[in-house]
Amino acid sequence: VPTSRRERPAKPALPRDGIVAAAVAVLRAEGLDKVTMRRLAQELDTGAASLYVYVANTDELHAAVLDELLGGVAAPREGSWDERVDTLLGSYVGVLFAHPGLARSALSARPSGEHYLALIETLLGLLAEGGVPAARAAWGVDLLLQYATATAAEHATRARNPTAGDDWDALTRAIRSADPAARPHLHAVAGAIQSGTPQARTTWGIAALLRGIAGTPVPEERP
Amino acid sequence: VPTSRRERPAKPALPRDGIVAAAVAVLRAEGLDKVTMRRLAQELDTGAASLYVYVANTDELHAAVLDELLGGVAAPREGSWDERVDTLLGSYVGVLFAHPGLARSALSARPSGEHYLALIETLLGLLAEGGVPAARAAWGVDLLLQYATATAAEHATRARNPTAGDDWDALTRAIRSADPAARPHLHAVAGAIQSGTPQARTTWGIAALLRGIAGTPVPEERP
DNA sequence: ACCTGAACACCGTTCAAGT
DNA sequence: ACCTGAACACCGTTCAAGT
Repeated sequence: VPTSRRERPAKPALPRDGIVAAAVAVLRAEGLDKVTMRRLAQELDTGAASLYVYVANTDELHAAVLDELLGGVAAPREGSWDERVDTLLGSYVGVLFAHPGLARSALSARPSGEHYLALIETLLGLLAEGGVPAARAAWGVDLLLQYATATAAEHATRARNPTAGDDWDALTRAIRSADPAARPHLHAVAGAIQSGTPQARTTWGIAALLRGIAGTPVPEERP
Repeated sequence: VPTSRRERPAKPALPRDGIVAAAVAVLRAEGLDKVTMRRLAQELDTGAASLYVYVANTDELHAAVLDELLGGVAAPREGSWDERVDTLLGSYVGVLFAHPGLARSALSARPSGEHYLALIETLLGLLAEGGVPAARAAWGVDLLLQYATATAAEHATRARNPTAGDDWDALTRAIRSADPAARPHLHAVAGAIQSGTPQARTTWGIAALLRGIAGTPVPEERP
């Protein structure tokens, strides 16, 4: 009796796509914590071992999920080229913020799907529009995406775990109470070092990155 | 009979310090994978629950371990200020490279111990020496350390897990086989986008970061 | 070639009960 | 105030055996 197994809506033809689709569904419904090999196997009426034919490990699975979510990130149409970079990366970070923990995986296993490629393409286009030499832009996109991903990874953990804010506070306390004689520079900027909203800091960070990328020759350029 | 328990060399007086010391020892002997609450409890002849009085969670424990390892990072004495920044961050990344996985934790829970403060102080001093305005330097150290940490997190995972290189290859393959009509910019820089040694890229990244930090006014500076 | 159950070797964190 | 055993609720990954 082949139809005796539990019925599910639309069992997909391609296992890899089916696994990723199930993973996205579980992510949306219950969060990244539940996007595990075992849980997904359960969802697909199989054993966890079966998934390893299509997915190398958990990080790779998460990368595929992220790529899927990136489908919701559209290229901005308004503003100057650098404003659009800021908006685009803001959207990217937004996706990561909405699903805490995914950013952490993304640092280890980068997505390599269509949506991630589209993001890189858009970024390269904006940098070209801004007159950034292609060789610098090529290395620059890496820097920009790494920055956006790392920012999300930091912020996401703090947002999810209520006690993780303590680490932040611990650093703040440590900086504030630093010995002015032993750490003069730290003491001098104690107020400034953690000032500003996350948004303001991220916008500044992207601006600094763009300036640096545009103005720093890559080794190949030098004679 | 109070001495009936298994003997260990030098049981430390302060539990928190004792936990961190044991964690460093286990890290050195067996790697970060074994630096778990349960394993540490075993090492200290107690139950895992007891550790939670002194350490909030596993990430915080890892952050404390990293701070300890940072004691081996000395301020460079030779070269120009920006060369010394490169050397200093290189040492920091080196510590993280030697213990894969620690960088990942560090992104979520930043260290806040003496050695991390010393690193920030040295960095601030170098930026001041380079004529970077204090307000930009204050935000800049964050950018520099985040970059160094994220770089280590990426590279470390690839180095540890033999199949993680596949993700890299997967992205490389995807970029190389990108449709030239749909992704013209990507196609144009396909060769350049992943060229260069990690060292060359990191040095370029730091140079770009420094240029951006030095040249980008923070919001407070604007009237 | 693919799929599976079962096993291996573990986790983090909480909590009631003790001292 | 601190410490503990035990419990809760899980993990990732491998592998021999099947189909």
